Amino acid sequence: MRDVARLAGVSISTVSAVLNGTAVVSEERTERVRRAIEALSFAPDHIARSLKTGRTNTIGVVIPDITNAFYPAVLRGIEDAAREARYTVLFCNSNEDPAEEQSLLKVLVSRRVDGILLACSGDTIGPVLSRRHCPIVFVDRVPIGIKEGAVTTDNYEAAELATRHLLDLGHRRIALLGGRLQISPHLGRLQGFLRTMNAAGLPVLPEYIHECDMQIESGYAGGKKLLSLQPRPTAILASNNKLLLGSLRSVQEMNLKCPSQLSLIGFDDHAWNEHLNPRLTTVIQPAYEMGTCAFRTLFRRMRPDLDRPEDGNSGMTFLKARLEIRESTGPVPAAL
Amino acid sequence: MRDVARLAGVSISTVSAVLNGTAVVSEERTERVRRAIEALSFAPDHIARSLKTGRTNTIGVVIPDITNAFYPAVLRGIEDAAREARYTVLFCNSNEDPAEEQSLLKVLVSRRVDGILLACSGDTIGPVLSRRHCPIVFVDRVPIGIKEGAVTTDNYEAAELATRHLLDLGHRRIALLGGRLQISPHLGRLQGFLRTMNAAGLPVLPEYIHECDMQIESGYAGGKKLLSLQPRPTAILASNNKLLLGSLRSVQEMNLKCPSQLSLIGFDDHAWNEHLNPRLTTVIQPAYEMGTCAFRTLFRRMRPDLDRPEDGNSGMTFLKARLEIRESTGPVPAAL
DNA sequence: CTGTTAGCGCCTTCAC
DNA sequence: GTGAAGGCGCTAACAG
Repeated sequence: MRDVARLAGVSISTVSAVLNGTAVVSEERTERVRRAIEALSFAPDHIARSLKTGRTNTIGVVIPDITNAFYPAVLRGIEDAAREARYTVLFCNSNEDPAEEQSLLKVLVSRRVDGILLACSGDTIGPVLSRRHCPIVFVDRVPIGIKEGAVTTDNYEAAELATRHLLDLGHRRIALLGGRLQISPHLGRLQGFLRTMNAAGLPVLPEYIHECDMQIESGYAGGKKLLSLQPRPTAILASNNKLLLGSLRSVQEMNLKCPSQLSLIGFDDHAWNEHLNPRLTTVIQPAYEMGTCAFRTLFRRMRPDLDRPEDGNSGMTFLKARLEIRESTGPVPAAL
Repeated sequence: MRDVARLAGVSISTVSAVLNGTAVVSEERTERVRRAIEALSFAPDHIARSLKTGRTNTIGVVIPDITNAFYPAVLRGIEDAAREARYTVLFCNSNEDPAEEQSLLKVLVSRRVDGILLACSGDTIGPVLSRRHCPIVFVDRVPIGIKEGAVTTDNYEAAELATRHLLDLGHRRIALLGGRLQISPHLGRLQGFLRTMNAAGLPVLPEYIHECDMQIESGYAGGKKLLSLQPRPTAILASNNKLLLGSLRSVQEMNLKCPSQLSLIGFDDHAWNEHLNPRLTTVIQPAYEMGTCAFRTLFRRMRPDLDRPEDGNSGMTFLKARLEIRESTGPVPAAL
């Protein structure tokens, strides 16, 4: 910067002024400075600027499982919204490990991110954030007790959608392959499922609820367990992407025809769903919008000065899911 | 930090010393400092430290398409290796847009990342990096002319593997659904394909080579085009994940049975391949290892002082792909 | 072994 | 309009 100033024959602060448009500089000097910047291919040092201003124009994002295609879709949304607001995103994967998540959060705070977007890996207690005030918005997974600064799908309603679809097809013995129930979306889906069943006057056998972690292997094992129950459920509702795939594997392994012998429905969409055999019926969350909405919510908290009411609220947002009916759900088998 | 020093009754530099283990501090004062840090829940300011040291302990990663499951797998590898070396990863998605990629690169340099891992979105020319020296290692996609600082699959050999598999099944009319051929993996795959065909004394009709961008829709359109050629190819080799899926869609839409009427093979693996109908035969790249290897290669360039020869080289690494034979490839139809 | 000091590169009052 | 000076929080010489 000193070099730029020297080359342009102006003072350092003049350079700063044209860089930030913070003061009026004469046309001619502005041009000289621009040329000098060009010639030296100078780029302002973000680090130094941050040290001075206290803002880094960076947000941190912590998600629990990047290999679950839902999260990359959310990330795309976050990224696009952040870029538009000229923010950089520091992205981390906690691998469903609360300890790792804590340490990641510490790192982010230590890097002075201006805000954090978090999909909790752990329990619903919520992370212990450093004393230093750092705005945080929860995405997808929301600790209990959080009343604002969160965006997630209305999972209760989403499960209702799925359950009602099965009910309409005549199913009565519906099993839930749930994720870890301390995690809000999975809890919400369980509740939506149970209430819908109850509202229809149907009991749910406790053994029809299987809780497990959210990996394909667990879905496979859980599916096998549910399918060997007597009487066997006629439909399985899988609480996410990976569980759905795992349970599909168990269905195939047990030589059950889907949907003629068993209906399968799950959450989250995926390009490949269209091409599986059978094509899978799912409840689709608006993942990309979740990302953009989360960033905007965080932005409002980071920059209350720029608050524009039309950009939405900074409180709690519940996004609507929609049902995509494909081939894996069908009428309940006549023999049952 | 000043507060910590005051509370512990020592000087600022003593605090710095215990923080960084940069000098020997007496047991007792160390303990006092620790307690003060604890009490104030103090965390050192990474920004300020970086300004001073010139190192940020951060690397930037730019990938072209996060919704292609191959890249999240690579990212997992990068992340794990980076974490082990106490580096943070600044991650960006260029969306296959060279201009975006350039701007991302600038941002990263401006943030003083210590190094960059890049899978080029654009042509093979390679990005223009800022004057400021910043080590860069190419991952997966390598500009032509790069002779060191890159890790990628041996795509030539990988294509050979796939082509030979089809040849062994009796196929002669094999079409290639290639990605953009300015992009190194796709070019390498084309070359491996052509050479293998030629070595077997088989001609490849120019219209059997279809070049397109790497999205599902393009694979679908390209597949339809290839399948309406006369004579129709008996096998299609798709140059990645998404193209494979798109071409599968076209096969299904044209009511062709796979593999009895047409064999399909592609690159990159995916948990869902196992469950598609048919289960897809693919050439699998070691994505996770590509990530870890890329980080280590970069590390050697960022910290030549810590160079440990046993950690591999800092030059060019070619990883081996392997063939996973599933159901989408079979003997060439008898009638043809 | 410990404390003092001088910047890292930039932004921001202030005089001019 | 423009330039000079101070300091953001930390580290690395150096002097005690």
